[in-house]
Amino acid sequence: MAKDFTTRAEDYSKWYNDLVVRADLAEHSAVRGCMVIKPYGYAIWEKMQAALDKMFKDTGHQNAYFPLFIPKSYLSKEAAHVEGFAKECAVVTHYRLKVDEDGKSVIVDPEAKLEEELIIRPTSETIIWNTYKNWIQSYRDLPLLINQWANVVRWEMRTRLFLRTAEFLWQEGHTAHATKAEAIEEAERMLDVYADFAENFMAMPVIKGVKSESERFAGALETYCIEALMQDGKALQAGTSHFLGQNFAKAFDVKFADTTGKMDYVWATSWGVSTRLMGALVMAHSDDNGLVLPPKLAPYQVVIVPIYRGEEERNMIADRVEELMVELRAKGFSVKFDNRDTHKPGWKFAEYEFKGVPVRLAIGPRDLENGTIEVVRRDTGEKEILQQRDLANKIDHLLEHIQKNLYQKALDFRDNSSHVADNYDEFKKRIDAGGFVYAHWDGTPETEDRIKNETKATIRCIPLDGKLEAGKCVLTGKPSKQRVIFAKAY
RNA sequence: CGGGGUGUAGCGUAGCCCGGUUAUCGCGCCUGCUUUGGGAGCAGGAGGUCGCAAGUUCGAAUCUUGCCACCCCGACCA
Repeated sequence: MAKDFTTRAEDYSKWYNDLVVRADLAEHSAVRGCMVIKPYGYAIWEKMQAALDKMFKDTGHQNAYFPLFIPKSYLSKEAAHVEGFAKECAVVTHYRLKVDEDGKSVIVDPEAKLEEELIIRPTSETIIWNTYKNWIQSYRDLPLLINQWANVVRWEMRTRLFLRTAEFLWQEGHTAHATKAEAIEEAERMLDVYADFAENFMAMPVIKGVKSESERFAGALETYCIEALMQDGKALQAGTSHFLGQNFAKAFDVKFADTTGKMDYVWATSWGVSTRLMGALVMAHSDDNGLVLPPKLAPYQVVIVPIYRGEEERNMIADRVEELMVELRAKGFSVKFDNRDTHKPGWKFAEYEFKGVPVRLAIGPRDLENGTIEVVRRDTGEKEILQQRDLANKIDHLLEHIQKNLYQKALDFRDNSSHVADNYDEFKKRIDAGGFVYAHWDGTPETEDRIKNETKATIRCIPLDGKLEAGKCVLTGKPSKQRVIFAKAY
């Protein structure tokens, strides 16, 4: 891993500018803060979507879709929530343009001012809860388990490609339950789903925890999160799940009759992951030669590069490759055969390494003669010559192996970058060096704030599986029951 | 909105301090031949409002003034 490559998200974005995501669509800075997801990048997102969507359905959820526009008055119903998002909302004030008197420029038609402004959703809690109000009357309507795939807009003062774009794609789950316990269970279940996805699909180890009060979602009673460590030693929040209590139900007056006929407000959760996960994927595994994709999320798991001299050889190899592809596809692998004559083999090798394709097969006249094929794995760069027979099974094992290896590598990295700190000097040193620092904290926002100002480290989470252990706050020396995780974060 | 920086071909850049032929180089692109088991070589070619505007000057990429855009750091945040 090279420092110049992995130190900053911006560095990645430069490397992947033509590959995955680019933000330089327009000269307009607000639009630049958005992103253009190119086809290969979008294919990765689609793989993520498919895997997550299945997991949501498997846990009883359904998809639905709600409006992009939120009437301003909806937003004003949940005070803490509004305060959390007010500073970053795009507002629609007019509904019509017209050509100016000069006949050239287009202007906003002042006649077309909206009675009530519309907010472009920064998240959909308010519009969804306003809808749920009409959907929920009795305990028989509960639980209501709905997910939405959508875009949202947050008018950030500063954007970072992948990690904080003005517009991003995400999914947001919004559920309603009859009891508090059930809602908490749901929030925790979805956190588990996210952790499962991160670890088993993205090959990225995560720590499950809850946020401190000051890092909590606006309007939530508890924010659960998964935190991952990037190769540059910075932490990244990869997903969140919120227990919202009855705050939104009260704000939007969503009541239900329980089995005894008594009326009560429903209990709510919301949870989401975004295209930020693409940034996480890039930063968790990439190396100097480009992306490294886990087989489960790679748009192509296998690429086949022919090596030939002249049309005759090219055709003979293509015939053999077609047979191999039938075999590989029967096993369910996504295989690409790059038979373009416009690029040389060496060029293609570099190209597919850059794109992170897990396994590359090369086949030339020698292989045709010997019944062999060259196999190169992206994660280690190891190259071997295999017999063509039974190829699909060999590839099957290899892909599985790569998936596991990527996870193990990332896990080892995180373990080696995680330390405990028992006094403030040691703490500062550890924070500067990067990685997770486990330290005691007195539980106050003031202490958290001071540490943030002095070291730039924030509490990433209070780990759920952290063992109880009496100790003293690393800053104030006041008593603490459990270590929390500090790190510099994106 | 504060602090710093940068604008020259699709991308990356030299030239600017000290004004002077036809604006430099690399990548990429196009054509031809030779190549093809790790990003090919040679030859030829196309591509430029030097961010914009005004000024100084015989002459401005270069000096002056104003404006604009973008990047980085900070506040904000998934």
